[in-house]
Amino acid sequence: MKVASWNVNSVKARLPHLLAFLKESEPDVLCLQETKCPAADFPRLEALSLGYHVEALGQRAYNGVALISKIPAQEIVHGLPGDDGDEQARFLEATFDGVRVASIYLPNGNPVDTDKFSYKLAWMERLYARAGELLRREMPFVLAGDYNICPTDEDVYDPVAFRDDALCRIEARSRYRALVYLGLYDAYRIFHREPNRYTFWDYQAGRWHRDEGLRIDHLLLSPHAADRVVACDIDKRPRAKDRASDHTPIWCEL
DNA sequence: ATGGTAGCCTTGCTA
Repeated sequence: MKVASWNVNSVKARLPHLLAFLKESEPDVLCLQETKCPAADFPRLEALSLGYHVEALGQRAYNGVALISKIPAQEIVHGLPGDDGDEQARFLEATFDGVRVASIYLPNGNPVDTDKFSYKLAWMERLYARAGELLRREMPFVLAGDYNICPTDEDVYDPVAFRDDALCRIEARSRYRALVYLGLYDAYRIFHREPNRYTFWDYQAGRWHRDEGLRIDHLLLSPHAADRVVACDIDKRPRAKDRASDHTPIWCEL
């Protein structure tokens, strides 16, 4: 089972690139983030024409997540449990052929001296609780998405410049580590040890052409999923296209 | 020191 994750930065703006990725890479489950449209407006007919099912959770203009899959999603959870008052569309979880998969759009958290940062940290506490809940089920799972976390300085093109950014701050990194230390595995790091491998390059200042990016999109595997993983990589091809998202897909094969 | 880009819609906000 191939599971991929991609922050598309508007599913409507990225529809041609999305359809090309589905055709060329044929993921069994594709987790999308930043779809930026209500579920009713998601271009599902285009995905259906390629044989894919669509589950979407969205809102106008911001956020939005989706699960695009060859087989239908089962036991769908809309939204991250733990705060019924949270209206932001950032979490969608379902089962596919015995594997639980979540599409995660973790809050960015900048600027750090605002409630955006405290919201990020509180959201991470809820994700920690959810991961613990899933671990107790003894079922393989993949938490896939845009975590807006650079786990270490090796995941940032300029660690000094980003030292006080919400993506690198110690409070965010320590919560990410706590999540991993529950017993999860960063799929990319099972197969790749090299520093400075990225999934995001800012649109500004020629970051893509200079290969100045961040590794913030992650596939966290449960022990049962890690037992089965045979490959993981970042697919840089979509980022090189015209009118690309600022993120590129990451995938793993179970 | 500033502005640089992209996508949404609110000609500002989020990233």
